[in-house]
Amino acid sequence: MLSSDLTVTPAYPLGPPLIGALLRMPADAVRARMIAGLHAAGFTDLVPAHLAVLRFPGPEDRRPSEIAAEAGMTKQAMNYLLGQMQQLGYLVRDDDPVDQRFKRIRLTQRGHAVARAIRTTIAEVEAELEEQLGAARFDQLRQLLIELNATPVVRGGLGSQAHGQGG
Amino acid sequence: MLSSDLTVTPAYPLGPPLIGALLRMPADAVRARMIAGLHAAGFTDLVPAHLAVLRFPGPEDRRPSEIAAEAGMTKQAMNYLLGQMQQLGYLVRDDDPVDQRFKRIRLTQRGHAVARAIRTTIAEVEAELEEQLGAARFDQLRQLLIELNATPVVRGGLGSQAHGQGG
DNA sequence: GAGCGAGGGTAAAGCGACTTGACGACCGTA
DNA sequence: TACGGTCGTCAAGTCGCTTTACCCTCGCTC
Repeated sequence: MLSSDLTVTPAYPLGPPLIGALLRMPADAVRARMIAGLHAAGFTDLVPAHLAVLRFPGPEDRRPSEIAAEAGMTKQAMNYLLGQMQQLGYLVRDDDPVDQRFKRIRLTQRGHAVARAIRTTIAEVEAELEEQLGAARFDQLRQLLIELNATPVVRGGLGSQAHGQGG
Repeated sequence: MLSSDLTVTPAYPLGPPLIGALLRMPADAVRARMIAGLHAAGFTDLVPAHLAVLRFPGPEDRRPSEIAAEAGMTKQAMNYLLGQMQQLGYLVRDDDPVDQRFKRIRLTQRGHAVARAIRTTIAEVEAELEEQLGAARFDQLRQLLIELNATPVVRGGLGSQAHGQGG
């Protein structure tokens, strides 16, 4: 490495790390861990975009539009991802038995295996964090994040159109 | 495959909100607020992708590759964004006075105004959160996030295959 | 029943953010 | 002065997502 004595890092007016960076960096890290975990578990045909399908409650027994809204994308984009994952054998799009307009996403065996792999990875990450921060502080952090997610800043921040309930 | 079970399956095996969702949702919300704040401040020609340039320490007096690595993208992609922002009058790419191989990003007046607008928005968000959670709990949250960002999970989580840290 | 509006799912075209690949410019070292 | 090693840049291609448009089904009204 050259850069020699040019390492002058003058005092930027920004100062301390801001809430945006503090939230973004661990979120990205966890996301990367999820992808790495999926690949390590043998699901090498999944790419980061597919996480939009697999996020929080999971797609099981839910409708494409619903998942799309919570992922913050159009139903067409979500449907594209669903088509990919169906072709890869992770899920099927069943007709809703009650209302024929709707579809219901059903995970296959392989799809459930993916969901389990994700939960395993997350549990792994949480265990590491619990070890790093200590159980008490980690629980504290999780509780504060739950409270944070309940604030209007988070609940209403994404949906200026105000229909995304952000599950 | 017409499944006859009309019973809804409310109890997902996922259970409580996991650390991934707990971090991702507020991070996305803050990101959306930053864009909205920039647009409200009159910088309507900036798109979410430009935030990669403006994130944490800011691009002032730094090198394109450096910013790219921290943003987790290739230098070509970063250079593309820098070119856009230069054309829009937010920054210039100066030659490094010491080493002619390097470039140094310099914010223009307009660029500094953008940086100020971002800081204003972040301060706004932080003030709202402080009001929602209370000053004590918000400080607690920020402190815990700082500790979280210091863990190997975040600091080295991305570098399983690559060496680019942060992102 | 038949007609109408509304909403969900799907298909096709286009855009934009980002990647891979290749190349000239420049520095440190020998 | 010739040689690796980077940095920044140009060009081409990929992929995720949006926009636009269409078809189908349901609830409502007649």
